[in-house]
Amino acid sequence: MEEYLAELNESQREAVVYCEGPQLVVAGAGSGKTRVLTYKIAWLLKQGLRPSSILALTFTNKAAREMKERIAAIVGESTARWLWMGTFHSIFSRILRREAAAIGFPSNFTIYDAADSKNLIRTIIKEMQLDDKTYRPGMVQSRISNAKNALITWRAYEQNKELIESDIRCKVPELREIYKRYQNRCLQAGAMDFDDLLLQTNILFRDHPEILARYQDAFRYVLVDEYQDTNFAQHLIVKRLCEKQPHLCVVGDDAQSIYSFRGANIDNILQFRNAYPGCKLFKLERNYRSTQNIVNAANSLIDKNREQIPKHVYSEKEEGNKIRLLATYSDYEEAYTVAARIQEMKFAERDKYQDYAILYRTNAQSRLLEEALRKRNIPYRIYGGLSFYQRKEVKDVISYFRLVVNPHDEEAFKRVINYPARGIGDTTVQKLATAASTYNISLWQVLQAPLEYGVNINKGTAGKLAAFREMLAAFIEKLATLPADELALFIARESGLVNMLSQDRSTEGISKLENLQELLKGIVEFCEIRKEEGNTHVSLADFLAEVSLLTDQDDETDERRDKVTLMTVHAAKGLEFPNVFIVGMEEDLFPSAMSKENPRAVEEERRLFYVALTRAERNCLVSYARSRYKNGQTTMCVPSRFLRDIDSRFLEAVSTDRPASRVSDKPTVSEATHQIAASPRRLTRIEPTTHTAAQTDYSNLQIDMRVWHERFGEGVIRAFEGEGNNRKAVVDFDKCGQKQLLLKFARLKVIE
DNA sequence: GGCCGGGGCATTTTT
DNA sequence: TGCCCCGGCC
Repeated sequence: MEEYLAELNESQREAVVYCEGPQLVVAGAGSGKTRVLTYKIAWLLKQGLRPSSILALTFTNKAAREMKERIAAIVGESTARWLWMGTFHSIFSRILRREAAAIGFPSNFTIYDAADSKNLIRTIIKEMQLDDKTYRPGMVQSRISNAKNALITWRAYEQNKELIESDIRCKVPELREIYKRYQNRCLQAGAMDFDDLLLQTNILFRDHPEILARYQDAFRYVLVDEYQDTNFAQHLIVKRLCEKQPHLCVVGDDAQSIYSFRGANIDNILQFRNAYPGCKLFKLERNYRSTQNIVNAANSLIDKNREQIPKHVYSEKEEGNKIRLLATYSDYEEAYTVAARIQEMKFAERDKYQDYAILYRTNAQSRLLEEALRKRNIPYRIYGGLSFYQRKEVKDVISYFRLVVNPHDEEAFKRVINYPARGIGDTTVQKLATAASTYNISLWQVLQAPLEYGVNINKGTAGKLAAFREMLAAFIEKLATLPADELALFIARESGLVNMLSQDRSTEGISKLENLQELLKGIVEFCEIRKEEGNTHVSLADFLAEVSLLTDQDDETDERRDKVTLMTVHAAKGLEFPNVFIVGMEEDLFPSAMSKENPRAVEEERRLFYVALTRAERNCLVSYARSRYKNGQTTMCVPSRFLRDIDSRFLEAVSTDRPASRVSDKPTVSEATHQIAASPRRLTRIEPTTHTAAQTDYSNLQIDMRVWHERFGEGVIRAFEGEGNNRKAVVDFDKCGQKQLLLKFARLKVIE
C-alpha cells in the first residue's frame, strides 16, 4: 500500500488517509479524483475494513465498473467483489428488492424506463380526457420527476398549497390527479420508475427505522462520487445512512455541476459543510490533464460565476497553445473549417483521429459536422443515438421478459400483446384496459377471464386472447426452472419475434435481428459470469434486475477504431482528448436561449463550457458562426458572452484559413444551402420521390412478371385491380404470400 | 395494420 | 428544416 501512496501528491494522499469523519473532497477537473477514490477504498480495506461494509456510490455503471476493476488490481478480485459499489439506482434497487415487502411492492418489481413512464403518462392524460397540448406528456413527466426528486409523494403534492396554486396559475390544475393516478398505476403494475428507486428508498428508511438501522450498521464507510450531481433524494439517503457513524467521503467538483435540469442540486456540495458539521475539506487543485493555457483559460471563465467553492486549479505541464478562436461566416463554413483543421492538425501533430473530439451544445448541430467530415473522408463516431436497450427490437423482447417476471407490468403488456401481430387490435386492448381500471386490477388479471370482467369480445378474439395468455403462462412456468439464457431464447422463438424479424430482409430488418442475437448473447454471458461466481440458478429475473438499469453506452462492442468523436458537452463529461473543438459558441445556443433569463441557469451553462474546455489536453479550438440555420430559418448570431469571459491572454483569434483574395468567395447563404442539398445525405432522402416519379409509369408491369419489393422481396404479379391512382397489383411473394399493393407506392422493380 | 401527410414543435439526459 | 404524433386512408 505504501508504494501506492507514493504515487499520490500531498493533497491526494491527505484525502486518502483521512478517516476521522465527514470529508468533502473538491476535485478540480483532471485532478486525479478517481485515483483518490480508488486508493482510498484500497486504504480502508488495508485498515481492516471488510469490503462488504464499504458502500461506494457512482453515477454511471461504467464509473463503478472501472473503479471496481482498479481496486481489484490492488487488493485482488476476491476482495473487491464484495464491495457495495454501483450507481445509486442499482444499489438501492437491490436493497428495495430485498425489502420490497415493507413498502408494499413485489420484490420482482419492474423498472419503468423514461419511455415507459412517458407512455403511461400519455395513457392517463387520454383517459382523463385532458388536452395533450396543455398537458404535454414530457412536461408532466418532468414535473412528476421533480416532485419525486424533492421527495414529494402524490399525497404530499395534493396537500401542498403552493404546488396546487402554482399548477392552477400554470393552467394545469389536474397535475396532482395525474400524479396520483400515475403512481397508483405503477403500484398496480408492480413497477417503479427511476425516480421511485430513490423516493421509495427514502420512504423505506423513513418508515422502517429497524431496516434503516440494519444498513447503517452494515455500511461502515460511505463514499460518493460526482457529488455535485446528486439530487435531494440522494442527499437524504446518504444522510440517513450516515446518521450513526461519521465515515462519509464525498468527492466532486462544483464547477462541473451541469445536470440541474435532471434534478441535481449544486447546493448539496456547496452546503455540504453545513449539513455535516465537523466536516473536513480537501482540495485537489493540480490538474494533470491539460496545459497551463487551457487550465488558466478555464479558470478565468469559471471565475465569473458567483456560486462556487474557492479553489485554484493549476497545471505544471507546459504552457502550451492558447485557446484558438475561429470566427466563421455560417454554420456551414464552421463545420467545413473544423473538418479542414482536423485534417491539417492531424498531419502536423502526427496523431490519430481518435485524438480529436468535436463538442457541441445540442445534438442538432452534429448534422453539418458529419457532412463536412464525410466529405473529407474523415472517420467519425457520434455519441448520443438510441442506446442499445432503447432500440425497439430490443425493448420488445425485453418486454416479454419483463412480462414473464412480472405479468402485471402494464407497459410491457401493451407492447407485446399484439407484437408480433396476432390479431388483437387496439379496440380489444382498450376494452381490457377499461375492465382493468373498473375492477382496479392489472391487464394480466383481466386476461385470465375477460368475459367475467365484462369484456365484450367475440369468440375469435377470445380465442386469440386465450392463446396469448397460454403462451405467456407457458413462459412463466419455466421461469423457476430454466436458466435465463435458455428461457430467453425460448421466448424469443416461441413468441414469434425471431421468425418475424428473419422475414424482414431489409437492411434495418437484418440489423434488428442482429441486435436481438446480440442481446441473447449478452444473456448467455451474464449467465456464465454468474455461474462462475457460484450461482446455481440464474433466472431471467436476475438478468432483468440488472439490465433495466443498463441504459448507458455500456456496450463497448462497437469498434472504437481510429475515429473523431462527436458528442454533446454533457456527454463528454469525465472524458479527455488531446484535441478538442467546441463549436457553436453563440448567444442563444451556448448559453442556450432557454437559460438566459435565469442567472443560475446561465451559471450552469458557464460550467458546461468549463467542462468542455477542460476536456482538452493539448489543443482547444473554439468556434462560432455569424449566421446559423436554426428551427427552419437562418438567423444572425452574436458571439457567446462566454468568449468574453475568457481572459484574452489565453485566447488567440485565428483566420479561417482562406486566402484573402477568396474572402469574397465565401459561399452565400443560398449557395451554402445549395451545397448542403447536393450532399450525399440529401440525395438518399430525395430518392423516394425519384422512384415515385418513375413509378407513375407502371404500364410496363404485366401479369406473371417477376418483381422485387423493398420489404417483401421477390414475387410474381397475379392480377391488377382499379384504375389510375388507385391501380393495385396482386403480388404473390415468395416469402410472405399474396399482397395487394398500390402501384403508386409499391415501387415494384421488374426482375429480368 | 401499416403508411402517408398535415400540424405543431424545437436543450442538455450519468439512471 | 426535420421529427414526432395523430388522423385518415387503403
